[in-house]
Amino acid sequence: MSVNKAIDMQKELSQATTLEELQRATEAIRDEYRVDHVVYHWVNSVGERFGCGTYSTEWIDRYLEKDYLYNDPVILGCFYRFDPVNWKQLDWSSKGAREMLRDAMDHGVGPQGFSIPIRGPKGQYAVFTLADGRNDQDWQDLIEARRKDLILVSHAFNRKALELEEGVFNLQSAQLSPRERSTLTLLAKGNNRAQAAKELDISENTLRVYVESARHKLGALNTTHAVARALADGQIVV
Amino acid sequence: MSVNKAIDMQKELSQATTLEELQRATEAIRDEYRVDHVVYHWVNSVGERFGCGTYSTEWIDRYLEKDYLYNDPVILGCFYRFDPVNWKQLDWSSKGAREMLRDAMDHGVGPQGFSIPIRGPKGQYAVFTLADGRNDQDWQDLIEARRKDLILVSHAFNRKALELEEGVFNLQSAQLSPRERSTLTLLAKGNNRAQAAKELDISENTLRVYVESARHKLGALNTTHAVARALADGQIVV
DNA sequence: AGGTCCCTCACCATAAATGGCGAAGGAGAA
DNA sequence: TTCTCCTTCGCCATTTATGGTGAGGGACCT
Repeated sequence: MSVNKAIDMQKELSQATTLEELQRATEAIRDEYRVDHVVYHWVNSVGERFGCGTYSTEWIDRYLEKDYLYNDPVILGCFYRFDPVNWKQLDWSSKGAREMLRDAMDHGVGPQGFSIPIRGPKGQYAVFTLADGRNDQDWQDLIEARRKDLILVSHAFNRKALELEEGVFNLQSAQLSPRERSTLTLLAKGNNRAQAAKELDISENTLRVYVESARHKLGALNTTHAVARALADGQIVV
Repeated sequence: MSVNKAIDMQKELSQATTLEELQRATEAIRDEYRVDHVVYHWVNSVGERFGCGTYSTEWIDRYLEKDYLYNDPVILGCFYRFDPVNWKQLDWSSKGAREMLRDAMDHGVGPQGFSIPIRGPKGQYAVFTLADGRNDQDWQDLIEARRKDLILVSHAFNRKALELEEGVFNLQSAQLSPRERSTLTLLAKGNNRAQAAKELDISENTLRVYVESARHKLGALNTTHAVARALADGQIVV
């Protein structure tokens, strides 16, 4: 596939407005790259999944039923990586992983695979995958040749998914004041209120006011919750 | 700059082995793209900054001294975005932001800028920026033509930075067990111990064991600290 | 000039978290 | 098989956090 075709594909993608069109895009990418499967899936904060691709419904059901998500070396491996990864580079040594791979191959998935980790705001984590049955060398050649295209395509894909799930992601909470941020930061670093107050050179009572106001702004039920939200919001950094 | 040059640049980048070489890479990119400044900076999990680029030391010192980090619309705006952003699209309406921009321009930075958010494992967040003084139309043209190159270059850059900071970043804190993760997740969501225990259908005493063991694994001083670390590690998501 | 938000401090009773200790069955790895 | 780690539970004294309310001075915006 030429660079121009990769660009065309991204244009096509950018016009998608529904999940169904994203679904069709995975099929187009599969055909264009001449691989068995193309899959995008996004694991969100509450363990729900948003995805589409060319896997058979049987395999998807199987995957969900067996709760492979938390044993899948692809998901786990990509989570700690920045670069795309060839499935063969992953750690398949655990029992659950080998079992899953066998199961996948029985469903026409693999053994070759190339998965690209994608990360978005607020800890979004998604994986874009190509899977195929060809031999090691052919697979290597294909991936090396298309690596950069694939990265761009996967990002275009994720961008679309983010757009479609906009509602989930655009919830901005109130801005914390500098003192509130400092307070939560110190608490997030393990200080108790007395220590944090001393650090900021204010009374513990004053510090408590900041914690309370931060809690209310963030809609948090307690200090730990407030710290978690402030972190997730990026309002503080630990 | 041709696509081939973009590829060359990535090859060059991939050979860098020190921070100084990354520094020189920003200069090379600046010259190649004919812009005033190229900057990469990464705000890491302990609030430290790792960055390099072509900004003057005066401006960097000023930036740090005035604590612009938390008022910088570029940093904040990119944090909530997936796509690269032109500075003109950002919200400069706050007083602090306008002040910063004026200050930046006094130091030869801006008013045009193009910043690419980059995210890596464990909530890594970095920004790759091009800044320049040319007019809106010229800037727009440059960015549109080079957008895809820049995304790839910025990723190659970040990949290198991750490699160089491996020590900092690969400090894998001990893996939490599933129960420990669930426990911390529930606490991070604002549950108190009684509620979390009920949710997991275990006794509060048992739950406490998970909190304690998680605390010890994470080297945390209290529950809030543990939750903050687990979040920063990406071991839990809220 | 008045409103809003930020920073600062105080008091008090109650609810919740903490720090250790001990114990036992089960799964998985070496 | 032995050993480690996970999961589950119990107890107790002590420290800490929480939820309200009240109040004054200062900065900034309209």
